Amino acid sequence: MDRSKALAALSALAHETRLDLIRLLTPRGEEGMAAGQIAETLGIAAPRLSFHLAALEQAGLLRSRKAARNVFYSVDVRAIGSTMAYVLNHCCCDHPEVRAACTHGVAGGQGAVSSGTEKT
Amino acid sequence: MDRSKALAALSALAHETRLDLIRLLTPRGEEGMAAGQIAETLGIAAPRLSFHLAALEQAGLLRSRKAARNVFYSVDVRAIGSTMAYVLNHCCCDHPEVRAACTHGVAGGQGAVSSGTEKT
DNA sequence: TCAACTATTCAAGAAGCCTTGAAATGACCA
DNA sequence: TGGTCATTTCAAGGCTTCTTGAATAGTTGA
Repeated sequence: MDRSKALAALSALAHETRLDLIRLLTPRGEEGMAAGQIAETLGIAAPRLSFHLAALEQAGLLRSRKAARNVFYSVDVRAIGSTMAYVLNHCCCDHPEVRAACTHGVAGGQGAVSSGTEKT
Repeated sequence: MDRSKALAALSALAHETRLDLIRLLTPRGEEGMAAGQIAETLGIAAPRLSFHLAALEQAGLLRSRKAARNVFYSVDVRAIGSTMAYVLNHCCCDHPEVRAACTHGVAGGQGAVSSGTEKT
């Protein structure tokens, strides 16, 4: 993961619809989901979906696979991890508190991270 | 960290100059660095710097503190950690491989993550 | 081949972001 | 008080991104 790739990935993630896409597709694993089904689930127009899927794919965060008439999209989980790792290592200089906040976010919840006023 | 905050933070990070700012300021810790010195170090014009500093501060990633004529900016490392945690937990559903890529990015290098062709 | 279906591409317009120079604000010192 | 320094605000312009409807391309089954 070089600088420009990380920047492209961050830019791709910095959009509500695309964050929704990642959230929707991640649990589906390698199988992914057909474009039409995604559009229906998220309630967005086909060209708009296509635009955002292309943005994520170009940033390397999504993969696509054709099957008959459908195109299945799935998340490249490694690319997302690499993007996180890039920010952690190259931008935050592996700062221990950043890493702790990142790593402990799961089990303990993020309350330990930003002093108690968390909403989800 | 709620959805809109995470989105604002990601948008703020998704810019080359602002990533440079985070990288420059993180090692300086709480003390931070004066705006003028930042501008000189990065070689960017004052209004442009002010614009990006404001963007990062509004996103909650930077803090500012006045001292005489200077304004010192420092990174809120917890906010960055929370942003990472948000993506991990709420967008990637705490996917084990994403977390592994994120967590192991340090010691082992990212080679384990994106198959060997790493450049920094 | 034709019709139906799935998905992408195109073009246009709206909206937002970024950069720049000029002007303004606020703090310090002689 | 007046001058200087540090920083922010303002306004303008250019550039990019996003959304939308219309058109296009590829696939399937009758």
